[in-house]
Amino acid sequence: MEDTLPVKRKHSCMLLTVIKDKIRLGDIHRFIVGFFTSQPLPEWCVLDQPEYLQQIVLIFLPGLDSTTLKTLKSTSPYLNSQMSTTGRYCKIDNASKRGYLNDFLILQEPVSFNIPNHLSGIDLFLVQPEDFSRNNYPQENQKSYVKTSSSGTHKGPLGIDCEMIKTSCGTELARVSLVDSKYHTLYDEYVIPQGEVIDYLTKYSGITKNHISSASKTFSLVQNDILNLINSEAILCGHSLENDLQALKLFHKRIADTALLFPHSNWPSKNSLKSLAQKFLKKTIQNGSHNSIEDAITALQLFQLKLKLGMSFGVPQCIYKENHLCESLAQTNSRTVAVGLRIPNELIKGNLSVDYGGKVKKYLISEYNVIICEWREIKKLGAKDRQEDIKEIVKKWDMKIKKLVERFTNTMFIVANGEGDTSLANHLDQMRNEQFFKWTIEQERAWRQAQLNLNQNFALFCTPD
DNA sequence: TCAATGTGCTACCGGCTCCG
DNA sequence: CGGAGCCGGTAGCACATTGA
Repeated sequence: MEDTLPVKRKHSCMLLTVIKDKIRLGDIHRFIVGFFTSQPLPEWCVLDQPEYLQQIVLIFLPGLDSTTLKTLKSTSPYLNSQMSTTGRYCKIDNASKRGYLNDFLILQEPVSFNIPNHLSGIDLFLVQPEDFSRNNYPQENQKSYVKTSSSGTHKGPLGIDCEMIKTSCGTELARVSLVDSKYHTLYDEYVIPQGEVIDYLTKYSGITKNHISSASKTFSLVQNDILNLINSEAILCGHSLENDLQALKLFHKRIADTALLFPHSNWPSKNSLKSLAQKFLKKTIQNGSHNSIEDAITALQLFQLKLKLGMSFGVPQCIYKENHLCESLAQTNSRTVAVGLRIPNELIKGNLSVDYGGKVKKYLISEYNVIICEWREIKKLGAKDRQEDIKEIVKKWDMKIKKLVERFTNTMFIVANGEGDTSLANHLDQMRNEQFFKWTIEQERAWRQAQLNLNQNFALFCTPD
């Protein structure tokens, strides 16, 4: 077993000192990426003798909060000794609802509004070609789709909206509305469905049986009309245009989508057209049911407002792009290990198995610069009779971590809980809601403590002494 | 050798928010 | 209202490991 352990320089006296009271999991992410990409280290830490640091092992212990860990001092002497070492222990502030592992792995950085050099004027506001597939817009030469051409009559910005109904063939196009830049209706037509109507979705589409029974055009005729109206150079504007263009089976390259121009702060969630109209146009729409003329005009007005006030208008200050730790490290020569391997046993042995579609390959732990594992024993416990179980688990973890830290040289171990005991807190929360009028003071105390402990997150930075 | 335990994976569920 | 997509949580399964 010893033979398989990584052979490294014996000396390892690097020490990471935390000089900030509270950090976030994202800060640890930045530290790791920064270190392996030779960028300046974040301001919250000081690393002595960084030349000795070759490998970082992260051990997440979800369910164990710092208060519980401190009360188990005799059970977990090693971790507690690390906690009392000033500069190696840090509180973690973990406010996101995405789950701690996502918080750690996926770093959200504010999106900068760097304007691409090759774009200017109105093109800045349009969906870029590389974003077509990401947002499910029909793509050029897609099978059974048609494409706008230079023979279309209208070149100016156009607002479009479609309504759908449910038929025996699935969801079918029922109404298409097109307006010009002065909000004049260019086209407004109901479509004869191919299947038998199951639901007119009147509440949402505004379509009734009368509309459909008086419809005179088939889908292909309507599609043809639209092709005759829209020049390939026209800007087509709408809200969540992918739905409309898919329904029309139409490819058009110059599109402006208000769902993207006015992004939701909680991306990838989208703002509704109704909320955008209320917020930016002080206009109430979709009161009762949808009207595609009104929706098309509203989308066009929002687009025109955006053109007038600039790219940053209507964009929340806190829009983020996501950087995955593995992707960031893959750009360097560092290799990462996915979360949740058969660790710690394989880690102790010094090798690990990676399953490539049924073919298991063995790798030496030393081949990796960053190793991430998650020990889930506490998280898996039921809600009852857990105190003794937790004690046993923490005792076992403490010994394993001590053994690992001593065994690996030139390696920094970051031990963090990630999140507190959510299963206990959720259980008590549910009980409190159900038995609110029979709830005792003791139960209330336990509930408060559980809620409090949820935020007692910690990170320990361990290297051999 | 075999039962108990540990581990990784996946399917499923519910909640949320959009669309029609 | 249902469908879709996304997310987090969880239960259960199959297999590996451990220890008597």
